Amino acid sequence: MIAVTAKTILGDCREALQELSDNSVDLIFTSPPYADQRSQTYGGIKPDQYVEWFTPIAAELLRVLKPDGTFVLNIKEKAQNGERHTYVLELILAMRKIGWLWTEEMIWHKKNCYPGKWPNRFRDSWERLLQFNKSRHFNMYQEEVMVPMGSWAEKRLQNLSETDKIRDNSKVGSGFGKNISNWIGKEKAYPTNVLQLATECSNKSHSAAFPESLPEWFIKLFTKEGNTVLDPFMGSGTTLKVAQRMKRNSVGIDILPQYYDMVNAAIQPTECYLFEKREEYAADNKKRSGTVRKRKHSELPQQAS
Amino acid sequence: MIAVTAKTILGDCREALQELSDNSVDLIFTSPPYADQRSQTYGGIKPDQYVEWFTPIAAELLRVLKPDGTFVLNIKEKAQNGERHTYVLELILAMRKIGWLWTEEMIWHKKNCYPGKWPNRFRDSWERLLQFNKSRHFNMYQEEVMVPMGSWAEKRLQNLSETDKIRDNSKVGSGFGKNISNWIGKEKAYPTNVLQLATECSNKSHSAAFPESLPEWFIKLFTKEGNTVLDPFMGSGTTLKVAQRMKRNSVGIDILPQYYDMVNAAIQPTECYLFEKREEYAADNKKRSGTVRKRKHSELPQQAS
DNA sequence: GTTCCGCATGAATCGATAG
DNA sequence: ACTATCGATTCATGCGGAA
Repeated sequence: MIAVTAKTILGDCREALQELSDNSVDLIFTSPPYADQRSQTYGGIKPDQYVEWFTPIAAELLRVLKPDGTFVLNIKEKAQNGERHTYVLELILAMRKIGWLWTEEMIWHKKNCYPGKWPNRFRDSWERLLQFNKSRHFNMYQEEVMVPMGSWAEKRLQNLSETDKIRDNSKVGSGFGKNISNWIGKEKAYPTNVLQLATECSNKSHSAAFPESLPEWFIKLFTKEGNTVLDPFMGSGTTLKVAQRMKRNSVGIDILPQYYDMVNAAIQPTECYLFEKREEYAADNKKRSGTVRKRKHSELPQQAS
Repeated sequence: MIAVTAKTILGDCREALQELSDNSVDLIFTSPPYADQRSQTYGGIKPDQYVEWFTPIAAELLRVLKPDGTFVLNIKEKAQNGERHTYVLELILAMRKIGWLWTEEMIWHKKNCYPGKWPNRFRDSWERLLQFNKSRHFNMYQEEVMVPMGSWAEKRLQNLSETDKIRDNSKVGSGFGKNISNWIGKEKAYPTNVLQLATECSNKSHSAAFPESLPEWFIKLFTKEGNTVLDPFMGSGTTLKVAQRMKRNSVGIDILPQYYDMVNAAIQPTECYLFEKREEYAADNKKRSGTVRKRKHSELPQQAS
């Protein structure tokens, strides 16, 4: 039995982060408000001011992260005046100047991206997952995210959406083909730096910025049970919810009271022994006091070994 | 009848590009030697000197491109000393300073990427496809690259067995793919900015940097028959080969004599009238045998339309 | 209890219109 | 000229109700 805590802080993360100790966090996973987006809820940062706004926050995050911890930043620049804006590129350069190491850039390929048609560009179906580190020797538990591949072709086809199958069939040399034979016999393979996940909108009260499987993947990869995960822009609290389910301590910060209240209601922000889903947790509340209950099969996404 | 020409130039593209007229090229598609790769060519550019080396080339490319043309740059920064190097980010900023518009960044997702394992990162399965333009109004023929729509084709496929799908996938352009092509035109969707192509290893004699389907996609998207395609780092000539097959004029430059000779031998770098399918071409060969002229080295392909 | 069909809904972007 | 707002465009997914 591992006791995990979930802590929520209401406030601007530029100040709220000062509450956290140096070298106290194992993983920072966050998706800050994109420039000019969510102007109703957040300030709606101007693209030209984005680097200036985020850099001091990045400095605080550098302070609170453990030397062997990792910072994963989910972000995408917007198209403006016919061009992609450069603030994300400039942010990477600015963060290196204050001491961050830009270890890797992974791609989140969103299978169901926003529709639309324009004369000069196609739909944007990917976002950046920028990995920053404090030192070159950080914790990475690669085995935790290995993907199964016994009888690889069938598994691969199963995991693909119907759309993917259609499109792959219409292309030449699209990844199926003769190389399949190279994989048969292996049980598991390490993933690559491209993640293919759909955006899910399971949460009706709030449009989830990212699916639970996204923070889950990074929590598995960069932390162990009992470690601490931080999301300085927690929003609806997806990162915290997943961290708690995976028995990691979590800290979430948001400037908006409605998100703060929503997350508090959802995750029971005190020390707890939480393995149930929310509904079961509520229904089972009185019984929970001392006992660790069995977890239902559906609660944890199967790694399918 | 459309006459297309293929021109090859042996030399350093910094000088060779001066042979080309202003505003004479419709599409530039190239994959330059990555930093520290191909060390025998261009002296093996050091990452720290990459921007300085490439910027004058980018300036020449800006000059030769038509105002409504497009420049697609396939590039990926290497990992060095535990970090992703920043020269690609800096190159984008530098190119904007000399007048290029950074219209879009597309992702080439290489489904069967190079194997390997490292303690601090996963296999790199994507590369950048940076789209630059000279003006905000450029030619883009989106209908040429439409893909089958998911929900519609799903119904057609669901009755096929998994083995059918797998087996047919391993064949190129046969049977099943033919059926799919019949569906195209009934229900199609525009693609997104993520391209999923496998690296193909069809030709064993040389390793191409990219599969033919990559330049093919961009040639379809940004040019029409009779237009001119330029690859200033042609290497084994994949871009030129595809351009010629698609009835576009092409210009290729390489600094290595062995590549220059190889491409010359492969693509028949003279003016030719290549518009029929191969079978028709062969059957019709004697009729045209005298019409293939030799072209002067400095002659630029004539523009049709 | 399945399967199928219809429908709402997105971290969007452009071009036109209005101040 | 420069900025704010609005309508039009578009498609993968998951849900609910119906057969």
